Amino acid sequence: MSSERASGAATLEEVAAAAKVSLATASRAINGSARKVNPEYRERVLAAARTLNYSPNLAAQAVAKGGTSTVALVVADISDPYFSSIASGVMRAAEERGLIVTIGSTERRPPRETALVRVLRGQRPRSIILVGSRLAAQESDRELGDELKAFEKAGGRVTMVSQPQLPFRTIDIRNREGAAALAAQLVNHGYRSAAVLTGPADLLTARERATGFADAFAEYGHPIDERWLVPGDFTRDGGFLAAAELRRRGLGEVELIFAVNDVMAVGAMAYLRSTGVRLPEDVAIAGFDDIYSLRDITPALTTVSLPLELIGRKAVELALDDDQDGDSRVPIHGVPVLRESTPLLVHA
Amino acid sequence: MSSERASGAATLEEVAAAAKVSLATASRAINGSARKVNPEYRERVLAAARTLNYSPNLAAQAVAKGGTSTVALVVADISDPYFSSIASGVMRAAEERGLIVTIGSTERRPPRETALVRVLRGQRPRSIILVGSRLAAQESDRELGDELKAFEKAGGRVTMVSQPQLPFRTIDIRNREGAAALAAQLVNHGYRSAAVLTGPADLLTARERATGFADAFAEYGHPIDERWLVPGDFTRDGGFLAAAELRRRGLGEVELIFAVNDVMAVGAMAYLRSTGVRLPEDVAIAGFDDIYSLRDITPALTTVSLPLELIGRKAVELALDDDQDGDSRVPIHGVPVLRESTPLLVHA
DNA sequence: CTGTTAGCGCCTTCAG
DNA sequence: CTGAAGGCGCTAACAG
Repeated sequence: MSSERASGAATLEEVAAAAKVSLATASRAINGSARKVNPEYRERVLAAARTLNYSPNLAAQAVAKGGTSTVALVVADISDPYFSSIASGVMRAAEERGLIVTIGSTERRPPRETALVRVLRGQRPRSIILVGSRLAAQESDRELGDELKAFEKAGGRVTMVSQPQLPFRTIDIRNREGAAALAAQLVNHGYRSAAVLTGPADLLTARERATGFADAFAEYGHPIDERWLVPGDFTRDGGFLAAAELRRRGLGEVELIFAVNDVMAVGAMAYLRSTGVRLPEDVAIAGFDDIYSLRDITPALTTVSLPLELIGRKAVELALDDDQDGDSRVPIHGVPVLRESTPLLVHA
Repeated sequence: MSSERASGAATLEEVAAAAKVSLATASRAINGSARKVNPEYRERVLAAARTLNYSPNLAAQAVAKGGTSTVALVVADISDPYFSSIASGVMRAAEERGLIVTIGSTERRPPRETALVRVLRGQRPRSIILVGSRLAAQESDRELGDELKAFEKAGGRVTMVSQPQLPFRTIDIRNREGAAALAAQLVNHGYRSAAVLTGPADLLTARERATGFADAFAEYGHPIDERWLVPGDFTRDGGFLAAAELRRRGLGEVELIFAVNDVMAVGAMAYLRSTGVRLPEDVAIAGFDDIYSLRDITPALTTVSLPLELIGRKAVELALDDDQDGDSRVPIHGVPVLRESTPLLVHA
């Protein structure tokens, strides 16, 4: 029937032909800079584009211009509310700037992080944003760092949301301070003995929170016995299991349990409750993050509130602003929020 | 010092030069199909690529091959656990197939949906997957449908996770049946009077769940008075406010409240609790979705369980499998899960 | 198997 | 302001 190809999108050339102008003019009318093309031509081109349902081929533009308008986001697990909240902020900020976001999930496996970056790099994104705790083992970061450096050398930008462990721009979440501030407030509330569900030993975020809390608690005169530091996964189930282990070790004297994130706290609460422990009467509990969808659990969870969405926004700002050192840091401070799960403790 | 350009990634041509082979050979060694290149050359090329930190330019490949290995995902709100769970499934399935996923959020604004598709289309993804309820107003879908059709005509694939409202492949979540099944079980549990927090009137998903439940409940002999159907947003706050409105209308005789999704149910619970209503003693409550991170709320929430991750996987399968009609449907059935929030009701 | 040569779709000088 | 032509990085015939 018509001369349209059965498959394949309309091309700029076809649009130009339909509008009876040159390819160059069509290009200028559609994607070129401001009013530089005769209004009449412009109209014709736009009309042709519309009827042909033209959609500019971003890949072609990218190779022609030598650059994309894409940002790549790498998270550990998109179904975890911590990451999805940050992702939400990243996406909003990106969209405001007309950027497309490409996303990858490491599923909490460090090697996948490097593999992902390797692939994403091929996209030539303006920036690669890595969200997620670094590990203590520097070794695993070696390859990743190399890959990232190569990306930077080629003109890309790297932004990390985690620990300023690698030499890139980073949103530095002050876990240690946040946990310490929480400890301070809880001591003020009368707590004297605490247990800490520390999370994975090699996860920096977990470690900073755990030691930040424990150190502060000790500093205020209540050192935490090592047997009350129980490790586990950084997940709900990790919290559940850790609580079980804690109980096995006997938690008779423990007044308060600090889980290094909210999700773990919730898991711990589920376990404790299942064994008849009353919360917060028998034991108080606190988390970290202040996950939005968890604000309605009972008892309301004391935690350290982090501006997750904002962190996402800041990450893209940091990634895209020119006047930034290649390794500048933006500190983010969490604020302790005391709720029902840690009532005032009056000692007899 | 060296001849490396200060900026810009290494190019295949540079790799070829460094390895002293032709561009074509380098291409074949790195991205070409199987063993067709002399092992020695291959080694040289790979070595050169490594030292130059070469990363294939995906955009260029896309232009040359006339196709990408990307899938575009459009969700209403990535920070909502419902969507992030589905997104997780999509990403996993995509990664298994070596696909990169690009993601966009409509922020629950229908017009943005069309705008997003328009942009994403430029990427020439293999498929565009739209996740989120359709609206009742056909009108808003008109433009979107056109855009999507154009995308398909150009060889792309469209997959929807929602209602089979538009003529594309769709994962059809049987909300109506799920809600009806829940109603049946609750009637068996002794419930005779229910209120429904119906969500937004124009959101099909909400509507199907609400009427599915109400119709079934009526069918079993317990029609629901219209004043106990209270609308609201599809969010936690929507549930909170709807519960408040419900209470205003007097919920004395209501034994059970069905919120059309878990998040709303949680909001409603928060409100009720804040006014001294005991759950589930004073009133039972149920939701829909079975959001993972909400499984530990108290009392444990009765709901209709949906395999969210699986839905995401199926969406990419449906999108990519060739032996599928352009408008095939895959039904997904939710299963009612009764928990503490709806105890057996024994009438005096 | 290898190298040469066209393009892919688009942008961008560069002359008219 | 417009059109012709070259080039972006890579793949895919096509000859050697």
